[in-house]
Amino acid sequence: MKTSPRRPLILKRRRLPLPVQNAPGDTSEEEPKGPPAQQEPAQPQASEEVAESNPCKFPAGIKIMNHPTMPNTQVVAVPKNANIQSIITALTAKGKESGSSGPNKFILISCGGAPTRPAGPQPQAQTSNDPKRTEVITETLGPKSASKDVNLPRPPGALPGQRWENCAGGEAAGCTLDNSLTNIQWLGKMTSDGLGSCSIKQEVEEKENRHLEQSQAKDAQAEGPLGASASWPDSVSERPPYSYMAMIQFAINSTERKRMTLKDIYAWIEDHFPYFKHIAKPGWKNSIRHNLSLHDMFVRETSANGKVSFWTIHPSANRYLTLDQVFKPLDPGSPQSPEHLESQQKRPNPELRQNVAIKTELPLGARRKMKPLLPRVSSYLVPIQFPVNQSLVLQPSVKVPLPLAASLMSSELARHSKRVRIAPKVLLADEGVAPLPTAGPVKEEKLLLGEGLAPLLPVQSIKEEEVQPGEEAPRLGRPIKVESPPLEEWPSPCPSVREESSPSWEDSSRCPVPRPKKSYSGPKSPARCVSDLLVIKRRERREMSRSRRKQHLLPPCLDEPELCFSEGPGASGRATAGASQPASQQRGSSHEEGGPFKTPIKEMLPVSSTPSKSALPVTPESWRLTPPAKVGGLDFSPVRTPQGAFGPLPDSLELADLSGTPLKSVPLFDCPRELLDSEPFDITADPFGGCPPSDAEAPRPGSSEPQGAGLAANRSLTEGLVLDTMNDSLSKILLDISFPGLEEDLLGSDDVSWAQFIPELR
DNA sequence: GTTTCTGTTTATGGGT
DNA sequence: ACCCATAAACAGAAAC
Repeated sequence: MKTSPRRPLILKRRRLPLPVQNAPGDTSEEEPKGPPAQQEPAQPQASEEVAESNPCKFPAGIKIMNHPTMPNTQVVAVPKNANIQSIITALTAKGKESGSSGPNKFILISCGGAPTRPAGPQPQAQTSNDPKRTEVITETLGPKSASKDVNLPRPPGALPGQRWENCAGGEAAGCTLDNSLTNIQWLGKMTSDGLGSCSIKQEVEEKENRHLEQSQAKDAQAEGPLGASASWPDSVSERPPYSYMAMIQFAINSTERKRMTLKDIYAWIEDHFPYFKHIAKPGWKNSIRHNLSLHDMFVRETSANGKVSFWTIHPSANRYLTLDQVFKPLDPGSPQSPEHLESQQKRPNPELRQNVAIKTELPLGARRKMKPLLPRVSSYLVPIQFPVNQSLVLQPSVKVPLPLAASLMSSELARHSKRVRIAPKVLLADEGVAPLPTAGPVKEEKLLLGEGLAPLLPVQSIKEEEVQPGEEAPRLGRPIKVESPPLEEWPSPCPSVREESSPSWEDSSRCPVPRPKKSYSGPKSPARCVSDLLVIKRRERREMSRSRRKQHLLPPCLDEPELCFSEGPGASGRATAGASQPASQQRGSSHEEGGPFKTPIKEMLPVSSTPSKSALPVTPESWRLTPPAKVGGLDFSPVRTPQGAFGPLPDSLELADLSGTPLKSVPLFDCPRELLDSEPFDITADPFGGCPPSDAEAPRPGSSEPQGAGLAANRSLTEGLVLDTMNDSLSKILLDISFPGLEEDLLGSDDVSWAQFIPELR
């Protein structure tokens, strides 16, 4: 393509009849394998019966109801004092009794307090092995959920037949989802690589993980076609709630060097998301390639010798998201075993979106799970929502501190942001930190910041400004400038740079990468290093057309090292930028790719035009722009955020306080997804220096530090809010809340309304 | 020389 | 209008 002329004609694309395709995939959920409960021939009705019977066995106060929407699933309301263990045991027994026909899945809800669970070993489902599987999902409102979590995770062995899920807080919802979505099972295999990734050699971990996964898979299969089928299939059958972009990021970020070959990416995805290995059509690889080529954030680097091509994530765009992060518990030390993590992590319920972020219940830091970022939530939605959790969640939202809110909002913002993004960022000014206050935040900001919080988020605000969709007008004023310096933003995540860059990108094509061409060393990238690699990137010519592509080769990075490392993200960015230069537009200047890259590509051409365009905020790249990051971005990134970094602010405290503040409930969830997908924000947003931490090595987490304390604070703050929502303090607060209120918000979203249940239960 | 892999683009459709 | 997913055509390079 160099020239489009060549472009193949694309004949028509026929859309295969969905039905057909879907069948395999879609059905997967329901497929035979799938959801045991549902699948089971079970008769819904049977469940009812069971429910009735249950009471007898269970301690007083426990109510069991059939799940409105889920077949073979019953909702068990557990009193605070109730002994969960015993309940579980009873349920398990029941499940067995009922046999395939009966309900095999139970959702435990503890309304008031934390259920008491003996910490000890749960008998867990000992029952387990029943051919039919019983799932128990526990949800607790109370703080203790944590404990549950611990317990719940059932030992592998137990599972086959039964599935216990804990949903702590936010996730609870997810749990509910299980059926539909499936839990995370698909993740099941996932290991906590991510965690490791942060600090450790992920590669190793990956391998380990793979083994684990494999072993698990085997186990599952081994277990029995039937039984196993139930559990295993489910997991496998369901498609992960992540976009390809997100998965690619997870894969790449799972490595130390933050780079990965195409094959490795395929392998990683298959390993972590069995769906792709077993169920997805072969075309998924095409999609992966397509995404790599399409998104500017993905930069292709070639080894020095040019023989090997690695894909990296542009530092500025890289949020360093890892699978673990998505779900990862904050505290390292957490007692939870990987398994636990898995269990929790696993369920990404798209639906719950909200939940995710907040899980109040968890004990101290124990886990925060993020919600998976779902690309398409809707599609994944689950039927049920748990009021409880949600409620909890929601509430916070209500009161949530602005910052948080902002973050939350991000999702929406994101969307807006897109537009916004345009704003190129005034930032340019860059200041990295500098504040440009000026521009006012747009509406969104107002919302978020509006309140007193604003102060907190200085940086963000700034960004927002830029971002703001608000408009351009304001932006324009500045923005324009931005363009001028088009730097490569990429490289520099730094604020200052960033901004500029952004413009450049966009203009140019938005491709982050593009710049790279220039200098940007691709290198810095994540890996940092890439020292040896040549990077290739493509640029998009988007300008021209709209294509979104990127293309450019990156020059070798040799230099990079220096640049990259020099400072860290920020520095690096800049350095590069400087070096690189100016605008991508210029690309010409630089090597332009010229060089040696194999794939020279597209870029060349049009660039020039870019400039002019640049002025226009035309297309924003997704990630870049997104930045809307503004606020949200930052915050969100729960992921990356290294919590640690934030030391400064006590999350809990913050939260507490915040909790006081009202927030909007806004959809936190969305955010997450956005995060992933949109990567961008980070980058852009990064309040901190934007620079992404390059970090790989560096302290990614902490890295941000530099920016102003304020920033840090903000961030920390925000993060805290978002992530930590689960803090105890918060959770406690939440606990007090009664369901009633919840209903609407929460319920509203879902079909099922707890409201209905509750009364009944009571 | 053929096949396969990898990378780029374009097109289309669905969901928001 | 965007995003995302998917399908497909093609080209270059590597593997057979």
